Amino acid sequence: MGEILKKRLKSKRFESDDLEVILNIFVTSYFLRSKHDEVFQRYGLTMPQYNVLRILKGNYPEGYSRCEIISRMVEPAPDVTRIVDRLVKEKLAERYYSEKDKRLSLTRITEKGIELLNKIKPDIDELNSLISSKLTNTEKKKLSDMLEKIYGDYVEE
Amino acid sequence: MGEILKKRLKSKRFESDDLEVILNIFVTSYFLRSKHDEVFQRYGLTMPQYNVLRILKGNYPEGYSRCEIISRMVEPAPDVTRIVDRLVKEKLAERYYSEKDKRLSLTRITEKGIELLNKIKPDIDELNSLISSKLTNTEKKKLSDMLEKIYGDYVEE
DNA sequence: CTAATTTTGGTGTTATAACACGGTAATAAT
DNA sequence: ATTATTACCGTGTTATAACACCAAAATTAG
Repeated sequence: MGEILKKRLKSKRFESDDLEVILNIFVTSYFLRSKHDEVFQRYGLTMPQYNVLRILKGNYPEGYSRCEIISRMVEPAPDVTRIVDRLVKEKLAERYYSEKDKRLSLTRITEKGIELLNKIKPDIDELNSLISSKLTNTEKKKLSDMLEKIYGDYVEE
Repeated sequence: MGEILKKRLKSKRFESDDLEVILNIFVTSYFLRSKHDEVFQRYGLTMPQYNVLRILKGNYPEGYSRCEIISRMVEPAPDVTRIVDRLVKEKLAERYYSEKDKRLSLTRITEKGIELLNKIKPDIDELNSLISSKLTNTEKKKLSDMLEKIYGDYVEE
């Protein structure tokens, strides 16, 4: 039990089952993230940049404000302004301003941004199918359920 | 199903179960990591610094070389040299040199480093017990098993 | 209606991470 | 033995992240 984690961390034992679970979550997340990073890099994107594009695509052709983007990010980054700056520079996104609330600077994805996401999609889909190759549908559901139990109490309304 | 993840990412739906699993892994990892970061910060440490100290403690009073540290890290960092630099500066670790292989620069944890880890331990233990409060022993085992299935093929001997 | 408070973006600074390179030692090949 | 190759560590540079602060606009309170 836990032999794979032990091998991965070259560790003899873990203090508790709780720690083992947490380390496994970290290791798996790092593993998947690295695989994703490889793909993004091939297309000149970073993980946060990709995430912002994906979020913006969800509200195309409208956009989102800085705060709305942050609240939708997998890893909420305080530095969204500059992440968007880089996307704008590459013409993958563009800024416009709200009439109603002049504080808001809204960002929307461009055609070029959408095209880039479409180009990346097959690679990401193939990567994600790794899950199906390892877990049954029942297991996938059970896995998601358990993970949601762990962080669920802390999700805001 | 998946309601908690949807709420967290303010998303209406996900393209596939595979994506849902992956996002849940990322979100849970980020959640747990943030909680850990809070603790580390109270003690003036960063996550990678803590990780290196934890690894070095595993071979106290001997040390490890740079490569050995990297291979044991949850998130292998190329920049271990400078992470160790900072630990040495704070006298939490110290360098010494191998006689046998003069290329090797070995690092070991100091007494002060061990004491710091012991001071942090209760806070981390309490945090980790979050897992026990959410999952049964059977679930914990099943969760670890499934995660190990996902990355297991990629662990080197 | 005015003043205080809150929310929102942006910016300056510092610290850290990522990447590539170079030097030195060990190992393998000739 | 001598050379070539590989392994290991450190460093310089660039890019990004984290943190705190500031200005402007909206909201709330009096």
